[in-house]
Amino acid sequence: MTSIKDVAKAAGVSTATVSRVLANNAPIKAETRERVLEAVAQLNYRPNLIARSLRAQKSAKIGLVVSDIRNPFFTAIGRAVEDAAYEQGYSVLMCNTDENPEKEELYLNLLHDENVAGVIFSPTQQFSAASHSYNAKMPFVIIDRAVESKETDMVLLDNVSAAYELTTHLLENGYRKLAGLFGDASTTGQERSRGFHKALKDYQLNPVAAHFISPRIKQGYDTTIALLEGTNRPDAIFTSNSLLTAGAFQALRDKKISVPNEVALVGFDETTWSELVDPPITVIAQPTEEIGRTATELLFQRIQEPSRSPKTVILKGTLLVKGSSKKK
Amino acid sequence: MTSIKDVAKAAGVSTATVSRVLANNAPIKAETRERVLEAVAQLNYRPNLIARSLRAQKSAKIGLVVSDIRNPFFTAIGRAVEDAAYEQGYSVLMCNTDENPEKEELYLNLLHDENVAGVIFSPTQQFSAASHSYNAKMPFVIIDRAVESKETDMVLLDNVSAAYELTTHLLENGYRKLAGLFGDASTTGQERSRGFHKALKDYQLNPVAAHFISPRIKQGYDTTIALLEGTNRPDAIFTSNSLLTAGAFQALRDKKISVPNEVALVGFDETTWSELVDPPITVIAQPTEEIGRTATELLFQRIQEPSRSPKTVILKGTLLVKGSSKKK
DNA sequence: TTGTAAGCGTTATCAC
DNA sequence: GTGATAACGCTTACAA
Repeated sequence: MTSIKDVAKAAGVSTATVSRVLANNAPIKAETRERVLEAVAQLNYRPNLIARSLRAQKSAKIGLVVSDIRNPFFTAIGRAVEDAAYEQGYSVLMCNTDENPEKEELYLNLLHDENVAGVIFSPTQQFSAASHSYNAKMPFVIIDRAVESKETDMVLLDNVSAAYELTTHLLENGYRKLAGLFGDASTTGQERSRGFHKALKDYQLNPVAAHFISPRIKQGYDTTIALLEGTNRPDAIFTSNSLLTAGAFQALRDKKISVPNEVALVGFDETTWSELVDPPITVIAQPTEEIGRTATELLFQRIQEPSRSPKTVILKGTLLVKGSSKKK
Repeated sequence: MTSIKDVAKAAGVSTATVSRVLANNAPIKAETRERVLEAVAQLNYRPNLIARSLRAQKSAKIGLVVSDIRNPFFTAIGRAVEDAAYEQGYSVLMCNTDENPEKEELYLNLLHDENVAGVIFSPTQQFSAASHSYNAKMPFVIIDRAVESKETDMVLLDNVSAAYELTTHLLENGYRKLAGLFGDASTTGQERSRGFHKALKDYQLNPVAAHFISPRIKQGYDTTIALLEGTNRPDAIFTSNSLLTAGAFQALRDKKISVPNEVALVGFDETTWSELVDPPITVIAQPTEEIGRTATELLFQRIQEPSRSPKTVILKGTLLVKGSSKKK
């Protein structure tokens, strides 16, 4: 391990001078600078970031804490965050909580202990509920899921109106017997359910069903099967995230239900497959790239100016109308 | 920031004693231990991992370097790696190279400078070609893409025989005019093309076409369109990764080609959508969980015993026969 | 313009 | 059993 000392020795200067040359933040005689740079090149010296972090009391890393990177929404967010971080010379620690508050706490502690510069964080329900004061420990930007505290930067989707728009689209296209499947692991599901109900109310209708379930393909499948086998079969199914959509789609296919003729299907998040299946699925596309990028930029802002007042950015989804919700 | 000094002061002992209590690696009087632990709890002390890393000359982090975490294969690998690392108390730095050798080098340097304990690494073609000696700098496990050097641990798929099996499956089902789309960014595409050609040779056939293209949905789409519009239309399309499969599928749909009646389609990697589309796609499923886990375990082995002789683990894919390659 | 030296928070060595 | 202290590699007052 070649250190700054070796360079100093080789260049015949002090470590301070080497440091200054590298940081380029102090007047240095041209000739000295040259000698130092030569030694650096010669020895193939690379600064030790750990030492630098210890000294500076913070590292050029940010944490990304989400339930599961395999959820296509978070995959896209993760990539966008990494891109934005990379541009600023930061790197990203990936943390999956599996909606498990203990894992979440463990990771937040770890990130704190690693002196990360900040965290981009989609909290579990339990975290959201408890009014944590993690803010004090390190900069945070919350994404996707609202928390009570107004002291935190957040980047959220306008879930209520997105769900309202999506539901209204179904109603306008003549569907009347709507069932909703909502994820029970986050505020997102609740908000989307609010928009769903609001739209139905405007039409003076009640939902055929509205279930809060674990946001997984299997639960989406099972619940949809039950709906289809029940006495009051819906003519349209609203799902609040892409895993539930996948499960519902699978159930409709297995039950040989024609979509949308017998039952329509709509959901959230544009995925590789939502376009590819037959019929393609009508969804609210979230601006994942923008969410990830905005969150990262907000985080850098806060790192720079820890006391600036918290900002909440609310982005709009885009309704992509496809075959799965064709006019009746 | 409460440090070990504060704890020492509060407990009326030296920092050394606090350290020993926490490490639990030296005899300590029960009463002292208690006092220390009390102070730790009182002050809510958490060891600074940066300082620990500096002192120990390595950190409990591993790097994950892949082309793009959004590729479903790497998404799954990433999650598996994170799980295995988490179990050992390690965390994962996510690095996307976009098949860009400069980004790759930048990241490898960064990881080195961060003193990571090791790297799980799917190299670009350029890296594989150059016989790098990164091994010296930090432990490596190569995944997915073979490199020349036999001095590195690797976890690979038996690509040639997987492709051979997949192609033979087409031939056995009566398809004769086969076209192959292979990713040009990695050894994987080359190996899979070898298996493809080998199987055809066994049947004394030549492929209708065999293209090495950028492994992206768009290129898969464009190339397939060209194939379908060409004079010698294939009756089956072989794709070497899931992005190409998606592109090809889209093209077949847009061209209103009936699958598999007019043209069959097969590929690699089980994805959410490969099951969901109509017809579902016949694929070689890679054991992503096992690849990620094995790679991580190999890495930990090497971290523990840097001199043990390199190991290459070759895993088998599983042919999942679905509707897209039904018997003619 | 440059050097000296303190200090970031740990842990390991040595002494008692 | 416990305490001083040096060292990990870096940056930054403070001096010169």
